[in-house]
Amino acid sequence: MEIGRPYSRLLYRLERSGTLSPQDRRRVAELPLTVTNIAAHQEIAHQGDAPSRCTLVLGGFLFSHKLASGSRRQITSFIVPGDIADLHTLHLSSLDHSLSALGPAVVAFLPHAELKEMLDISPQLSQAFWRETFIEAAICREWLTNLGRREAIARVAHVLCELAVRLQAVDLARNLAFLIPWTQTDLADACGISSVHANRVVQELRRMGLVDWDARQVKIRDWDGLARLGDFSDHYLQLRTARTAIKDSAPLEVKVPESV
Amino acid sequence: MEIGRPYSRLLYRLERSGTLSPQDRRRVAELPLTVTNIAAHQEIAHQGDAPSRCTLVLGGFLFSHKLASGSRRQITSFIVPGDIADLHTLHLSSLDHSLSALGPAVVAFLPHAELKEMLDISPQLSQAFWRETFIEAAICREWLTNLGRREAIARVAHVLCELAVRLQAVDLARNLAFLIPWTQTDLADACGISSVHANRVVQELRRMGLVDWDARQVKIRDWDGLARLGDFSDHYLQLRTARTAIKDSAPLEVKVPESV
DNA sequence: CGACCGATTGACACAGCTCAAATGAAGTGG
DNA sequence: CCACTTCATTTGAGCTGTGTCAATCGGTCG
Repeated sequence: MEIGRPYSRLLYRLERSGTLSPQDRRRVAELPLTVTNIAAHQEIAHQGDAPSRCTLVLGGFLFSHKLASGSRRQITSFIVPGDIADLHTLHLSSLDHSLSALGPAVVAFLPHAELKEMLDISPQLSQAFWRETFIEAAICREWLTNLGRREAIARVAHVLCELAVRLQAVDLARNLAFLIPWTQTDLADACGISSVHANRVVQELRRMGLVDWDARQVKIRDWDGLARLGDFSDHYLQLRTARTAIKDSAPLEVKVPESV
Repeated sequence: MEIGRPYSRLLYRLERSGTLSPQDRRRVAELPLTVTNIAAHQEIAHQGDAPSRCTLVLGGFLFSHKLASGSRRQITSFIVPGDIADLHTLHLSSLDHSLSALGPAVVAFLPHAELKEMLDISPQLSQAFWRETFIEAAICREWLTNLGRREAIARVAHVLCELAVRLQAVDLARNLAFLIPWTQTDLADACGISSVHANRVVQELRRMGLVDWDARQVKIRDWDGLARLGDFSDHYLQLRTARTAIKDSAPLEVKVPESV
C-alpha cells in the first residue's frame, strides 16, 4: 500500500478532470497528514460527531452507514482508496452518517484547518475537490435509483459493476476481478435487502455464470450479462479517461478479457 | 412570486451557515439571470445533456429523476424555491439525471461562466455554495436509507416530514401545511413504491389522523406521530433554526405561482 | 477441541406489486 | 350547459419477491 506516496491516488483522481498546476500538486502533496491503521469493523467516526479532520483512504475499504428505525443498517457508500470519506465535515457542523472500515484499512487524516487554507488559496484545487463531491452525489443518486426501482438481483449486479469500474480506475481490479473484505450481510445492507436474500441472489448470479465469488474475491465472468442484468452504465461515474484506460472503447459493448 | 428580488431565498440559504460580506451579497445579487416560466411537467434538462447554465428555482417545484430498466422512474430529489437544481453541471460534463417541473414553476438560469468567475473570486461564496452541495448529498443519503430500510408507510411519512421542514425554512409552509403540485404517482416514484400502494399508504395516514391530504394541499395534523412513524429527525438538513421554527413561529405569507 | 462467525437451506408469512376496473374531478368543444 | 375526454384517485383480487425464523454446515482461531 505505497505509504511512501500517500497522495498519489488522490492526485490521480483530482486530475481526471484536468491537469493541476505543479504548484497545486505540491500543495496537495505537502498537506500534513497522520497515517493510521484501522482495524476491521472499527468505527472511525460516528453519526453526530463533528470531526476536525478529513479521512483519506490509502488502502482497504471504508463504508458510510446510517441506522433506520433504531436497528436497521443502511450502507450509504463504499469508499475506496483515493477517496476522501468525509469531505463534507469541512463545511457541515455534524456528521450525518457513521464511518467504518469494512476490513483492515490504512487511512490518512487531514486537518480541516490546513485543507481549508489550501482550498482558499487555490480556486483550481477547490474546483477539483468540489467536483469529487459532485461525483459522490451522482453515485448516491444512482444508488437511490437502484434501491427504489430495481429488484434484488439487479441491485446486487449493479453494485458489483460499479465497484469493478471504480476499482479498476484506481488499479485495484484487473480483468474485472477484485478483492473486497465484505460479508454478504454488508452487501445486503448496501442493497437494502436481507442477508438471507443476498445469499440467494449471489448463488443465482453464480448459477447464471455471471460471477465467481469465493469468500472475498469477486470475479465478473460475463460483464455484458451482469451489466445488462444490473441495468448498469458507467456514465454517472464520470470516468472518461479512466474508462478508456480500462477497456479502450465503447462503454457497454466491452468484451471481457479472456485471460484469468 | 417576488421576481423583483429573485435572489432573496438563495441568499437566505447561503447565509444559514454564516453571514456573507456585503460585497459577496452584491456579487450574488448582480449575477446575470434569465427568468423563465416553466409549464407543469415540462422537462428542463435531460439526462446526458451538458447545460451551460444552472437553474435556480424561484417559485414552484422541480424534481430530478432517473430511469431504471428503461421505464421505471425514480425521483431522486424534490427541488424547492431557493435551491439550485443542477449546480453540479458547473463541474461535471454531463447530467446524470433529468430535471422537470412538478407543476408550473418559475426559474432563473445562471450562466456557468459568470457563476464560475464569481466563485473563483470569492472563497467565501465558494464555500457557501459547496456547503449547499454537501447538504444535498446528506439528503440523498437519508433518502437512500429511507428506500433501503423503511417500509412504505414510513417512507412516505419521512418524505412528508422532510418537505414540511424544508418548506417551512423558506416560508412556504405554515403550521405544517403546504401546497405542492404533485400526484400520488410522483410521491410513489420518490418513495420507490407503486402508485397503487402509495394511495393505500396515504389513506392509512389519513385514517391514523396524522395528515390531511386534499388534492395538492398537505397538512400534517400530528407532527410527533408522523415523525415517529417516519423515523424522522431533521439533523441531516443542517437547519439549526428550522425545528424551533416549526414548533412555534408563524411564518410569513406565502404564495405559490398559480398560473404561469 | 470448542467457540464463533459467515454461508447456506428450508418453511412459511406478508408487504407490496400487477392487473383491471370503477369513480371522480376538471377541462374542452360544440 | 351538456357530452366527451383526460387524468388522478380509489378499490378489489390475486400473485410474488423478499423477509423472518430457525437450523445446519463449514471454516478459522485460540
